[in-house]
Amino acid sequence: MSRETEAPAAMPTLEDVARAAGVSRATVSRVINGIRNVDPAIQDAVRDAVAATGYTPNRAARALVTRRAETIALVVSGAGDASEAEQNAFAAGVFADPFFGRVAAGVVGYLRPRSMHPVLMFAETPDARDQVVNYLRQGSADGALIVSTHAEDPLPAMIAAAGLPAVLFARPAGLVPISYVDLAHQDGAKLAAAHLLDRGCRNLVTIAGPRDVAAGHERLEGFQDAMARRGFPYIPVAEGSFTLRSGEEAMARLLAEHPDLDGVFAANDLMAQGACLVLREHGKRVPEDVAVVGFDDSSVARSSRPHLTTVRQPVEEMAAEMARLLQERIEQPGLPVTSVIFEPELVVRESA
Amino acid sequence: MSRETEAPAAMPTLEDVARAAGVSRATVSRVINGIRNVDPAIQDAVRDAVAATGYTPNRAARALVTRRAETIALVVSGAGDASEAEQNAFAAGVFADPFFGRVAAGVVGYLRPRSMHPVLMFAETPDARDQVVNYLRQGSADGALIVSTHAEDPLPAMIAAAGLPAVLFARPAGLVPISYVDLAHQDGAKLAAAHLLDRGCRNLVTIAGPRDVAAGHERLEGFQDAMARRGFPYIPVAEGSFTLRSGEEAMARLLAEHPDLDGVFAANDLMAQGACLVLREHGKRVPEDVAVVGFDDSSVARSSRPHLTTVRQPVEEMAAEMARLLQERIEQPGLPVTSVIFEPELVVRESA
DNA sequence: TTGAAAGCGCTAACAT
DNA sequence: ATGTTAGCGCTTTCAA
Repeated sequence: MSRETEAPAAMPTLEDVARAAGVSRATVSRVINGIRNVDPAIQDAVRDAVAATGYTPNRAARALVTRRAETIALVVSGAGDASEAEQNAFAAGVFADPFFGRVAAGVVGYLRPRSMHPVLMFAETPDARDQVVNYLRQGSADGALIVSTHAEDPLPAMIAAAGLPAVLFARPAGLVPISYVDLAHQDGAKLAAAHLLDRGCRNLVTIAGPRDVAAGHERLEGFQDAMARRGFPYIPVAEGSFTLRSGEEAMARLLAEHPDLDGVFAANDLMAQGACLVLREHGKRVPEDVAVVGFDDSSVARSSRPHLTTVRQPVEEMAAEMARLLQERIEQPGLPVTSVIFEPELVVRESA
Repeated sequence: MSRETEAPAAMPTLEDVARAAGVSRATVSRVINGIRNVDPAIQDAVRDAVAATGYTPNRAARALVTRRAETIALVVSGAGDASEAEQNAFAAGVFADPFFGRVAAGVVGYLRPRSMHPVLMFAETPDARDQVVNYLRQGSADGALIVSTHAEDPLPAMIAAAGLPAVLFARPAGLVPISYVDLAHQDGAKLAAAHLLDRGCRNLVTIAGPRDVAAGHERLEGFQDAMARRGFPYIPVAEGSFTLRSGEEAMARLLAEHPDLDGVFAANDLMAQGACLVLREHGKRVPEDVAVVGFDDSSVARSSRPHLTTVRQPVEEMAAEMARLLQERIEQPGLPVTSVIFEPELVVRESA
């Protein structure tokens, strides 16, 4: 009738290890947390005891006293006020773009060696946003890595106002005092312009991203500016929404109005892929008749035919840097808001 | 010189609420946890006090005493022994298939209304697998939702051996006593076969998934079986790996050997899309010259041209069901291992 | 119906 | 260098 036998797996505690090693809880704690000033012989004894008992620290107990959850939130945030069904579509749609998978990979790549793992949250509605803020406020996570899909996203401002540690992917709209990593989008667009011009294109058009997304806006501006400097003051532009479909539609419009075009700069790879598809349908060869340059160097750049010449955005490294900055700010709350801008790189493949 | 003023945001505790409401901690706790036998007037007083103080329960403290983390792990698991760089590629690659995004969306869709959020973990190496087991053992998460990419994945067996609550997406290889949700893949393949045959195709071929993945295997078997029953004992098959590229290559091979083929069943949409691309390159019209049926009804089915006729796998619902089963098993540890099989559905669009 | 009190497992002063 | 002790914020008997 003993209760002990009923317990499925009573995890050993510090106390158990201490008893096994013949020392106090405090000493065991010191060894486990790597604090020096512990006799080497005792350290060994403790380590043996840990191994013998199969001890693993209880995260809740530790979090309670240290006031650190040792957890961070990875939140994908929209600007909407969606219904529940729409939220699911949002979540599924987010991953349809290879971009988010790269962010997740970069974040996990940084966190895992440190034995940390991100909590995945979607914040596409006011309720969901409140949930995120609360989650952080109550200390369930020590900070947030935020990827916004829209410029009007109110979450960054909410987080900043609450004084919670966070780092964004891409500069926030407005003057939100919050750290972020970003890419020098304009420089990337300039790389594309130079490449297209250098290979002899003279009738260029561009498929831009949504005007209200900073990345889309800046890539367009950078491209127009670079072209203007080389003597091309006007570039036909069609706006897409970073999806394959929108790239196809934009390309079709451009082709109808400018049948003699010989080069396309698309603001991301997915739209560039769409452009290639439509170009082929209209009997244009890529790159012989029309050269196409994408942006991002995402997985579709290599799965698309022909392989896309594109501007590389090192998303994984940028995401890892976000995690690093956040951790730094969690550990040293006094640290000022900062930003890290990455430089793009031209990757020449077959499409241009 | 008071310490209090230095604290950035001392969160209110139960004690604070109790004081504000003029009752004891225990009573506040009862109200918050919805336990009856509390005077309605006091309930109101407590609720007011909660609102006034802005109280939020501290998850670590609660977890410590209830022995529940109120957290579950969402783990994407491979079978490999990859280097760190390969792990990152694995993580990014996993998301390249729209499948995983749908799983995440389904899981979050179920969890979020319950104020829970999944911890994202990748387990592609022995170390990473140990990390997952440890994470669960130490109670950082109450259970795991596991999506394996390979049949030889040792993680399910490890989890089962440790007696930890878990639910898999897809039946595990071998005889691992662990719950799972799955699709009746064979039935889905039969739907595809019947549709292709009914529309008049007589020279069918199939692009199969990897032989060592149950889903790939079963879809092929189901297709072959259905064809045999209709008098077609031999169906040319080319094996792919569920990627767009592999679909293209398989289609090219099939086309070379069977130039007169008039119908293709691909084991997933990505490969079906690849098939369409290659077919078009070879001057075949889809569906006029060659009909193509995919599998999954993922986002590419609608982004691909022509829109894919496909067999729908309700991934989001299946993922939500995984979460439900897991929660049920966490709350009632005695529950037996179970399985839930979903029925596929034919979605007719343009490609067949 | 409510309150008092005993921990959950751990860290961090403080003592020694 | 090590041990003692006092909580962290919460839930949950046990009394009243």
